[in-house]
Amino acid sequence: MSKLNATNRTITIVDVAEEANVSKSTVSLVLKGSPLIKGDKVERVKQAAIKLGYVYNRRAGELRGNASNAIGVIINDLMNPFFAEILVGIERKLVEAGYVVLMAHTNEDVQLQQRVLLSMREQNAAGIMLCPALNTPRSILKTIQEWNIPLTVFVRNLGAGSYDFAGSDSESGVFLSTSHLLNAGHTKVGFLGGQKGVVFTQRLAGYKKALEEKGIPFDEELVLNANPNREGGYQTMLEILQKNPSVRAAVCYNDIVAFGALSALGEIGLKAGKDFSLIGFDNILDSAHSNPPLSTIDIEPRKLGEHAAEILLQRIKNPDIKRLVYSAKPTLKLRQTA
Amino acid sequence: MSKLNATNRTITIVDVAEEANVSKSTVSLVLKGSPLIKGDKVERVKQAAIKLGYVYNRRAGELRGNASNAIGVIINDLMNPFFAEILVGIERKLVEAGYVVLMAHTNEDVQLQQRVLLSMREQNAAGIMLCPALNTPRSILKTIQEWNIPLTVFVRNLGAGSYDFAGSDSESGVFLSTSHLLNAGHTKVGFLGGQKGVVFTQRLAGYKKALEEKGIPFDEELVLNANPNREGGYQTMLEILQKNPSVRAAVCYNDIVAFGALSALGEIGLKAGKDFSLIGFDNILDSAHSNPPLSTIDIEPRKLGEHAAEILLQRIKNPDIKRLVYSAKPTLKLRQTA
DNA sequence: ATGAATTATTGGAACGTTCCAATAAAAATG
DNA sequence: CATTTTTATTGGAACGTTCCAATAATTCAT
Repeated sequence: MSKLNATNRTITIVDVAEEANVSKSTVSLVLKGSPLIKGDKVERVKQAAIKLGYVYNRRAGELRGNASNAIGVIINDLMNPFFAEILVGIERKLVEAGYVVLMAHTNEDVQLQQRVLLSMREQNAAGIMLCPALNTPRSILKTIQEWNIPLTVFVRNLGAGSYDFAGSDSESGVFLSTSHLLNAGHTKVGFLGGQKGVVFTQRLAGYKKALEEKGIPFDEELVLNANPNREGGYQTMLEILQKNPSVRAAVCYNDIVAFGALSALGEIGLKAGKDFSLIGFDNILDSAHSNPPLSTIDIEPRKLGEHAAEILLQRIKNPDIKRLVYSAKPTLKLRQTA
Repeated sequence: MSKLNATNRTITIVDVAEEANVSKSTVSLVLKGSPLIKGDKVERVKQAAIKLGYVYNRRAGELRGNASNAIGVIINDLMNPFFAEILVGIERKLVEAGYVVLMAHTNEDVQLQQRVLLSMREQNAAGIMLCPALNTPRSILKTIQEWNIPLTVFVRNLGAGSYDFAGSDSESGVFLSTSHLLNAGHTKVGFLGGQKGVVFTQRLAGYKKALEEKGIPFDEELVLNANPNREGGYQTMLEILQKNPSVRAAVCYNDIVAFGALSALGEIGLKAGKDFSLIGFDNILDSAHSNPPLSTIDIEPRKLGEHAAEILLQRIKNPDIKRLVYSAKPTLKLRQTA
C-alpha cells in the first residue's frame, strides 16, 4: 500500500500538483528529472512531494508507458555456491542499472521453470536471464522470442542458435586441468561427477582431448557420472578407488564435487595433494579454504554473472544488435590438491 | 511486451470479449474463475483467450485492484550457503502460494538496503522479508510499518519490538555445542569467528553459560572475532593455536567459519576429530561432506526459510493477528569433528 | 511595437484491468 | 399471468501515470 494522507487516500501526482500549484503534467516531468521545466517550479514540486509523502506508483507508470524495470532471473541450483556467486554478480549489475530482480529457483524442474517464465511474462519483465534446467527443450528459445522479451541464457547453453549467451569454455578448462595431471606423470586420471548434458559433454571433450594429445587411450571406466554435488563427489571417489585402486588423480565436474571427493579421500586416509591429485572446476569462493585448498579451473563466477547481466542490458538497450556472447576464459589455479 | 496480434496491438480483455461475444466484464470474471458466470460462456471465453493468445496484464489489474503478488526478499550475504538455503526455502514457499520473489542482495550495506526497500515499496510489494544488514537501525521497523507493508524479519533480530520474526535459538544452540566439548573433557574451548552484533551476542552468551555451568572461568583470550566466513575461520584458528597452543577444541560462529578452521587445521597437520574437536553452527548442506564431515548445531536452514515465508503469508492474510515468531530449536548433530 | 518563432506549461485521453451500479433475464410467488 | 424476487450479465467509471496536442508565455527579429 502506498502512503496515505489524513483522509486515508493514496497520495498521487495530482495531490502534489495541487500543493505545488502546477499541473500534474509538470509534476510528472519534474519527477522524471526532465529539463523541460524551468525556474523555481522544480524545487516547489520536489518540496511538495516530500511534504505530502508522495510515492511513485510504478505500476501505473508502466501501464501507460509500457517499460518495466523488473528483470526475471531463473536459477536452478542455488544450493551450488557457484550459482549463488553468479546470482550475486547478476543482481549487483542489474540494480546498479536501476532494475529490480525477479528471482526464481526451479530446482531443475522443467515444468516449474515453464510456470515461472509465464509468470515473468505476466509481470511484464523487461528481460529474462535464464540458466536452463536440465532437459529444457530448445523450443523455449522460440517461445520467449515470440514473447518479445530480451533473453540471455547463461552457464548452460541450448545448442546452436542465435540467442545471447554467457558461459565459460568448459572444454578448454578441463583440457587444462587434465593436461596438468597428465604432465605430472599420471596415466590414469578419473573424471568424477556431473550428469549428462551440454556442459558435461563439453567438459568430457576437454578431458578426452588432453588424453588424446598425450596418446593415452580413453578408458570408459574412469569416468563416473553422479549428481554434481558433494554427495556425488563423495560417492564417485569411493567408487573409483574401489574399482581402480591404482588411480591417483582425478578432475572433477566442478568444485563442490571436488569437495565431496576430498571428504572421501580424507575418510580413506589419502592425503589430497600428496597421495592423490585433484582438480575442480569453477573456482568458487570456498575453494580457497577447503581442506586442503583446492586446485581448480578459475572461471570467475561472479564476473561471469556480471557479464551475463551486462549482455542483457545491452540487448534491452539495442534489440537489433547482433548476437552477444561472453565466454569466460578458464585459467588453472593451482593450490594444494594438485 | 505482451503478445501482439496481426495488427501489432496488444491483445486485451476486450479483444477476447469480442471474440467470445460477451462483455469484457464477463471475460474478467471468467478469467478469475468466478462462479458467477454460467453455461457455455465460460468455455467460450477460455477458448477465445487461448485462440487470441491473450496474456493477463498484471500491472493493469493491480492498478485497479491494488493487491500485488510480488514479495520483496532482502538478503545480505548470499555468499554464505546458509542464506542461500534459507532463500531457497523462502522462494519455494512463496511461489507455491502464488507469489513472485523480488530479490535483493545488499552485502551488509545499510544504505543500499535502504534503497532497495524504497524500490520494493514503489513496486508495491505485498510484503517484505528482511534479514537486516549489520548495523541496521531499529527505526527501519517503524518506517516499514508506516508504509503499511507486512514485514517479517529473519535470522537477525532488531531488538525488542512486536515485529514478526523467524530465527533460531542461538544461545541454546551454542550452549549445546560448548557443553558437548566440555563434557568430553576439554577445559579450554575456543570461540571462533563472527562479528559483534545481535546474533554474535546470543551465541557468545550460550558459550559463557555452558562454561559457567561447569564452573570454568571465562577466558577473553579464547574468543576471537573475525568475519563470519572461511577466511575468518582460517585466520582465527591459526591465531588461537599460536597464542594458546594447548587449545584442542573450539566452537565456531557458523559452519563456514568451521570450514575455514578445518582448512587451517589440515595445514598445521592437526586431524580434526582426533587431535582437535570442532563444532559449527547451522548445519548447512555442505557440512555433511566437508573433510572431515562437520559436527554442528542443526537449525534446519531450509525449513527456517519456509517458516519465515509462512509467517509472512499469515500476516498478509490476517494483518491484525498477534505477533508471529518461529524459533528453530537447535539440535546437536555429531559427525566426525567432535 | 508587433507579429513570428520558440519555449514552457498544461488538460485530456489512454494504458488494461476491476469493481460497482444498473440492466436484462430467469425464477418464484401470488 | 402479472408482479416480485433472485440471478446473470454488462457498461462505465476508476486506478495513477505518461504522452500528445494545444495553449500560454517568452524571446526574437524586423
